[in-house]
Amino acid sequence: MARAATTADAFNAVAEPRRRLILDVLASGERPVNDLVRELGLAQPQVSKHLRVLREVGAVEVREHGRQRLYRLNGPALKPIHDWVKSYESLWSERFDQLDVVLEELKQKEEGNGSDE
Amino acid sequence: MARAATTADAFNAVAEPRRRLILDVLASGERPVNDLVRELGLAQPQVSKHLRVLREVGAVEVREHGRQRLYRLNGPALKPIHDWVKSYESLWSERFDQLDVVLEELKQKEEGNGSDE
DNA sequence: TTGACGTATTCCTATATCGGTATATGATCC
DNA sequence: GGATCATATACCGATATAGGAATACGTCAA
Repeated sequence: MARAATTADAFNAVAEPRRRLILDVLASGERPVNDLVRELGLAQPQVSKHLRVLREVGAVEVREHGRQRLYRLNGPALKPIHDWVKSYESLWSERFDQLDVVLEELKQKEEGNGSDE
Repeated sequence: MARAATTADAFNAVAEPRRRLILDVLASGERPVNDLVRELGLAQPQVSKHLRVLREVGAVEVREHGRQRLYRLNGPALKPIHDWVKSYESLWSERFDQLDVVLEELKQKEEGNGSDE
């Protein structure tokens, strides 16, 4: 077997940095292909190909407008990624670090009140 | 060119579902390889290979203990993923939906106070 | 209808993956 | 030292990618 297809799910689609860049640009609003080509400095066929992958995992949607195709972001397709990674947030977040400190203090105090001494 | 190496970054490493499962198991604590083999029902060599990829992107760390190698999670390696996807959170979060509702109401009210009428 | 524009698709090549199987390495125990 | 356990690595085959270049397709304008 080979690596899972890039179109297998959002995780695979988004592993390619240029596809993330495309999504980042689309976050500011609907765009025709050539806008992305200009903004990202990529060749047009590659942009079209990346957009196809993103479309297949539902991360973007298209609309026809004359000879242009207007692409727009479909955020919810990224939710599974967010859901998965969110459970690890406590491992680096400062807010959680501080919570750890508080819990540690409580523990110390608890021990200080121990039966003996 | 081909697809970026799985060891290129956390995004690529984590695109493989079994590697996410491994991380999920390690989230509950340090484990020797054979524990993972049993819990995930995978062949031992594949587990070792997945662990190597995860190690190369810094998502796990190893410690030797007799003949065993104890692997543990290194959460912060996943932060870039979280950071990237977090900016899209508002596109599906109910909390933000409700914020939208509030903003919409304010807008309506604003229009109601318009110069004319 | 001809031509130009905007976009998608096809063909090519190099490369890296994943699983499976076999085997190598290293530590432990007798 | 020999056997065994725990893990890593090497080799194989099938597959899918990403970029580049050429080209096909659909729409609009003259």
